[in-house]
Amino acid sequence: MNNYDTLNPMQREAVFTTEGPLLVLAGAGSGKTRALTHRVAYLIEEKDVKPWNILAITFTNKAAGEMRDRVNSLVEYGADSVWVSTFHSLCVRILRRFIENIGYTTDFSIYDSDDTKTLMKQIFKDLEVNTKVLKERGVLGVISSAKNEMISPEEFMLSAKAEGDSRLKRIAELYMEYQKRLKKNNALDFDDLLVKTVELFQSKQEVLEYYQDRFRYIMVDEYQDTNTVQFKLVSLLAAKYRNICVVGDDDQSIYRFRGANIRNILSFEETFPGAKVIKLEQNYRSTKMILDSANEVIRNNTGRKDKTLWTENEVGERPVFREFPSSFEEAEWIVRDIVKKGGPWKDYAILYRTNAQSRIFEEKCVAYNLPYRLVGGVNFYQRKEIKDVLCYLKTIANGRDDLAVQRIINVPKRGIGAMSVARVNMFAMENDMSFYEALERVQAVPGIGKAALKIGVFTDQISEFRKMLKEETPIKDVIEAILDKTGYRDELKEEGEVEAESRMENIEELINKAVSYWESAEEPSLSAFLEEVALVADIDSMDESEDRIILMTLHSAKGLEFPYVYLAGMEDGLFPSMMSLMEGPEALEEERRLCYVGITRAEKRLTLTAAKSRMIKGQVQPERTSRFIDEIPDVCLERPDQDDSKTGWKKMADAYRNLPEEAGLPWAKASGADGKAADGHTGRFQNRPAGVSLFGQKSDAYKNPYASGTSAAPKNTPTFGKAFTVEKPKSLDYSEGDRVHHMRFGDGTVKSIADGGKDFEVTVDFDNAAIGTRKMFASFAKLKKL
DNA sequence: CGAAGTCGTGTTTTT
DNA sequence: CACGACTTCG
Repeated sequence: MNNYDTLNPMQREAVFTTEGPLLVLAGAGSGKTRALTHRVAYLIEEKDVKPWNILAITFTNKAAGEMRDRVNSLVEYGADSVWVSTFHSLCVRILRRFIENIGYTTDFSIYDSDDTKTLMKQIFKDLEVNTKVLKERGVLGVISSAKNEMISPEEFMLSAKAEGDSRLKRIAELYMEYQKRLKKNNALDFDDLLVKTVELFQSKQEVLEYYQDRFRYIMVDEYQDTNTVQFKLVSLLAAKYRNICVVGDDDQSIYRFRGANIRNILSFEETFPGAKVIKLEQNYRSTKMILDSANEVIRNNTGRKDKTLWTENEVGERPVFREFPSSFEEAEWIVRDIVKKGGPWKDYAILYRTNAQSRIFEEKCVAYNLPYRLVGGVNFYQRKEIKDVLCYLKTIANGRDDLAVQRIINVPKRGIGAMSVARVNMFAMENDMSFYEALERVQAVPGIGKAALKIGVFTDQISEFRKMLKEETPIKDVIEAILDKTGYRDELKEEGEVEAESRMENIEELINKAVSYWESAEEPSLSAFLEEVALVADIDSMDESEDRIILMTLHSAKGLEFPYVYLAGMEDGLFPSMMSLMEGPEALEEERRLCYVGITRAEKRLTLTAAKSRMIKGQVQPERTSRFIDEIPDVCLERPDQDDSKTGWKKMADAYRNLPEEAGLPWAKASGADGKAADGHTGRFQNRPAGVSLFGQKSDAYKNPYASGTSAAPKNTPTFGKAFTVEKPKSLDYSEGDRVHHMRFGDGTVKSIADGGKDFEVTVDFDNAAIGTRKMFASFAKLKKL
């Protein structure tokens, strides 16, 4: 029996509210996983719900595993039968069973982003797409968004035609062709896993009913990051019993770029009338200082669910902000600081906005002999050697996956070149068969010549491997056979010393996974192994017991916590990213949520760092401190780089420590006084002496573009470096009403020109609606009259 | 057919 | 800068 008294009243209410729709708004560190696991236990032990009638959907496999473990330790028996999985693996499980209803076979392949790019590239070639106009990645992005919104190729085409947009029409054609080829290859991409499951439910009522009865109690974690298809999936499943409990925090919604729809959580109560709402606002993770910093940053966002996190934890140290001349010093200092403070190393995390930043930290860790674990970057399963082996396995499992076959047909080198592949491909298309089928009938391929022999050897090998599979040979042995019989291992050995070594190690690692899969799976099969492998995120393999510091992106860090956190690269243009600055307020708010996520990872101490210059695309760029730093109130932020004894911040901070709980934040009112900029960003420039640039040069031009309220600060434009010396142009060659061209924003019409003393302030109405109307300084903007 | 070299392009974040 | 795609040469 469990002691539910250890939960706080709100958590308890979330646990005891088992029937009907329930929204749990759970702030960072508020013990939501604890509430969720206890809820599962409560359903089983007190409500006599059968474990197999419970479905819990988490965001990552890692979270799923943890949840399963925790439920296991709470419940005496039956926890194994609870379905805990991610959206994607849930869908795969369903599709493996019922996908034949919608015209695929159960041994379908799952294409990752590399695979889909290869496929799209072929389509571009075959349909003669001008790569100057459209890019594979861009088109795939549009298709992915369409799928997330459940827009079919046909619907996409219809609306493209309705809009009369020829570019969209072209994309629609590509979308159609893309789906056609996926189907021909018996393959699904990541988005298809969700879309096809919904399609299955909508076309086969009995399948839907089966799962509705199966999943009488549904829980969805990280609900703020669900997209439209996922929402549809959940609503379909929950439609019959309506026992749906979603847990999330709108302030931690950080996946808009992949279709996450924040409205799913903001309008839950409208979608599920009668829904109960419970807020978990007590934070058990962080110190007061850290929590208040986070609260102060996030309150700059608009349209949030009203809630304020509080904690009974100690006040703690002020978060520290440090600036360095370059990213080298930044990394050097952080790593040395960690070494100086000492282990256990797993208490430390270095978080950053982009994967590109990781490298320098890796180097410094190596230099100082600090054990580290890098999460993210190139996924293990995306490495060449791993993909090679996996494509062999895919070919063996699903002969219709042309992409997989084509990848490995000449790996290792068999003397089957591009020409031969093209001939076989032509033959396959003419006769409406798969690439592999054509290989098996290679004699019939016109003009194939002596390559036929080599192809024969290849297909013989594959059928040999297939035979092994039929005889239920463990996957490990199949992989070993592939490595030996095809000469893959030999070729790797000849290739080179160090490189080949690490590749072989990776393959060994894959073999290890195959073994552990084979031993643990109930009904092991090659397809199931491949899908398991296709759906892992890098974070899933993070081993908490390793005593190493963790390097990862802010996105990967969601859901984790560390005693000591370093947030590196706090620079405008990097974090918030340039893209978000260009895009506008909504994107910026998402960046701010990401910042909130980052700050709230820290339990005891938070250190924020920035570089004053950074190498971007091979060029050193001056960097400006992130606006998010300015949003953290001075009493919460120590800046050793600045002499803060003069300003009295220390005194204020000390006073703050002794404030009674209900007194609130002493600075809360002051922040409104300097007014909010158009993007909702509170301008707190008083922290830095006016007119002094980061490089110690006096410059009004420097602060102007930010003070003007332009949401897009043109900091990283190539012209910026010279901006310090740029003088006000004597006159401009354009005037109000003229058409002008901007190197990045495109064409537009000049709305007004104001003499700003040192420079002209030009307001331009850009044709691109996404950019809209912008104010800019003439000397920066370099507008060209058209 | 394959290897080495040149050119160009690009950077958010990920299941 | 750093990677990948494409070209040229052997």
